[in-house]
Amino acid sequence: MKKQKVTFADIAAYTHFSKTTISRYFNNPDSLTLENQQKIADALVALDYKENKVGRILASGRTEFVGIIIPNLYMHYYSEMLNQILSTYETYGYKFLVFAGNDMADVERKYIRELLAYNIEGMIILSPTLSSEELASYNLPVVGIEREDQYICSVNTDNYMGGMQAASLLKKSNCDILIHVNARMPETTPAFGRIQGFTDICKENHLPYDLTLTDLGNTFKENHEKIMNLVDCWEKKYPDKKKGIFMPNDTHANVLLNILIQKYGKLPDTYQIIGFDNSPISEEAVVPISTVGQQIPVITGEAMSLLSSLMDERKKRKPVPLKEPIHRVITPILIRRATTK
Amino acid sequence: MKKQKVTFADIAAYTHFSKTTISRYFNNPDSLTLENQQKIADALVALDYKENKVGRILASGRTEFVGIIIPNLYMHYYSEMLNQILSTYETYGYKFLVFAGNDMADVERKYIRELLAYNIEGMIILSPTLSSEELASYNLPVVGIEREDQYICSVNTDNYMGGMQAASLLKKSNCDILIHVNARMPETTPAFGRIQGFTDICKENHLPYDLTLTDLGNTFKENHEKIMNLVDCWEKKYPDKKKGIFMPNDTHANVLLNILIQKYGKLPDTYQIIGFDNSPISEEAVVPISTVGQQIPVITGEAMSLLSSLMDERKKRKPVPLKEPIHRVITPILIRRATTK
DNA sequence: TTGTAAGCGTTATCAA
DNA sequence: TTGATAACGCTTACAA
Repeated sequence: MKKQKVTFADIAAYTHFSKTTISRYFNNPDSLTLENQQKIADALVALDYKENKVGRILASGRTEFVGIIIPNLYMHYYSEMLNQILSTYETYGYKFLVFAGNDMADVERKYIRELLAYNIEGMIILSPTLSSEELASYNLPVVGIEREDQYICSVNTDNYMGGMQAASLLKKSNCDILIHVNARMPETTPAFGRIQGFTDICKENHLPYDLTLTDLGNTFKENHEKIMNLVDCWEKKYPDKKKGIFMPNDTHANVLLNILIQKYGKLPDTYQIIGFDNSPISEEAVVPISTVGQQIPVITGEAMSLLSSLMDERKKRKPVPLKEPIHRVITPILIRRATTK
Repeated sequence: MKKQKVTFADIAAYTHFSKTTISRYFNNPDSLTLENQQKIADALVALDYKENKVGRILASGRTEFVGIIIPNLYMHYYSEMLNQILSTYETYGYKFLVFAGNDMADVERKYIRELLAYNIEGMIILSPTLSSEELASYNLPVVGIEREDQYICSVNTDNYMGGMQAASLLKKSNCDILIHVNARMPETTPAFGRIQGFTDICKENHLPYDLTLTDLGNTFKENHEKIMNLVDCWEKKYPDKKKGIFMPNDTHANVLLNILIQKYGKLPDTYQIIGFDNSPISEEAVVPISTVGQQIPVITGEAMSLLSSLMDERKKRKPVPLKEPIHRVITPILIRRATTK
């Protein structure tokens, strides 16, 4: 059984048209008579033609490839992002070449080189590793998601708003002290806005607050241990006070919740917890966790729509480069569950 | 600023070699003198050459692309699989074109057509949607993971062993009744082996057992409701008995655990729970869940090694097609945590 | 060890 | 509305 591939040349020979006409059938069918369109359509079936995009890419330069660099798929947040990005295929038709960088700058550079070798038309970067300045230097449409974005276009959650939402909710539940745990990060990171939104609400309302900026580690074990220490610390510092705790994400909020339940047999009334992301764990926890929900499908939809317009612009004969990167901001949605109020 | 691309022709002109020699520099450098290698190396730097793989693909037919079809990334099991598959890039160099089929056969067929148009060299299929017979008909190296695999190569967890491990553990914890919950599935599905392994151990040891084959739904809400009903049912059927429950995966095991804790304030001594997969939730639950752990990195490593050898065979001048599909089986690892014994 | 020339399967440019 | 011909960037006989 031969797997000889059917090409435009074969179709041309079969139909007595030229290769050009066959190409036109695919790219600009209206320029053929209906009759001839039909003839070619029949030939395609008769010969069992399968399209080959490689020739097309070579000739036209258009790959319909978009490169994705994510930090990892271990965190549910990123896998849901990827899931939603992949699903935009139905709308935009771009195929995705996916790499997980695992926070190694040189590895990510290598991946980008590889992506460029395949003439990708654009990139979506979720990884924070490479600076936006470096990313911009590749001269390719790039959209960043929830990462530093000074020199590139981006789509981010409105972190400032998220911080305000969290603080406001904890305020309503009459906490004596509002605590926000987060990693120490540069001010250019979108998540930094969370800290600001949180503290601004506290200050405005003259609420006592405590900013715990510390690294919680990369494994469950580390998380558990560090958060255990934080609990000890808070209980010494704020005995008998009602503590409202805004955790940096739902995974960590869940660890905190479990520590408290293991310690007290239930979530004590003196603790209120709110997470960030609205990832599945927040719903699946023993006590469903209140959270500031990121609208991931909206974020990825905006990212692709933005990237798509950048890529379209670039295909024009005289592309007009952006003067300023475009930044889109998506409002988070507060989700109240059982760990608050 | 021109973005004229540097090609082999430019390098050839610059170095006064032919394009062929430049090509050889990349593909068979030993056939050049060291001196000439150096000359070309210098030229690459001087001209800032960036490789273009599209031309190479067209000329050689080798794309280094592998297509992946997963059901979704919503389930942690699949995202971890994808994560591990992506990481094999470092070993094998294949790039992955990823599609999420979401259980729609026609959509998956469309994706496969698209993949074939890019001349992918092989496919890894995690989705159960299309029959292995249909997949085999594409005449392309295919490896299935944990799915029906009569006509294709595959890598699966030893589900029979997993079922035995679970039943044995529950036996050791002196349960009065062993219960296994799972979906109703065809016998050709690898997971069917779990049911057999479980029941075989029960029969051998004359342990009373209860097979609950039922669909638990696709959302957390549905899961929760259905498992709640199961609990009611078991408590009526087996009051005062020590129940050992083997759930179909860790997510469902966690739902069961939380229902029991919400009901009794803790996991009662009359319940033992064991999950399947060893996904993060099993570790992160309030009471860490015992589970039959799938060795995902081993599975994906075997899958790529198998696929890679199939693809290599196919590139040979006279490929020898397999007479029988190869099936590799990976032993699961029992992980004992706090929900048993 | 190096070069010539003919592809690979499309699309783009002109011309008819 | 259609066709001839030249790209696109690289690989691969075959020749030297």
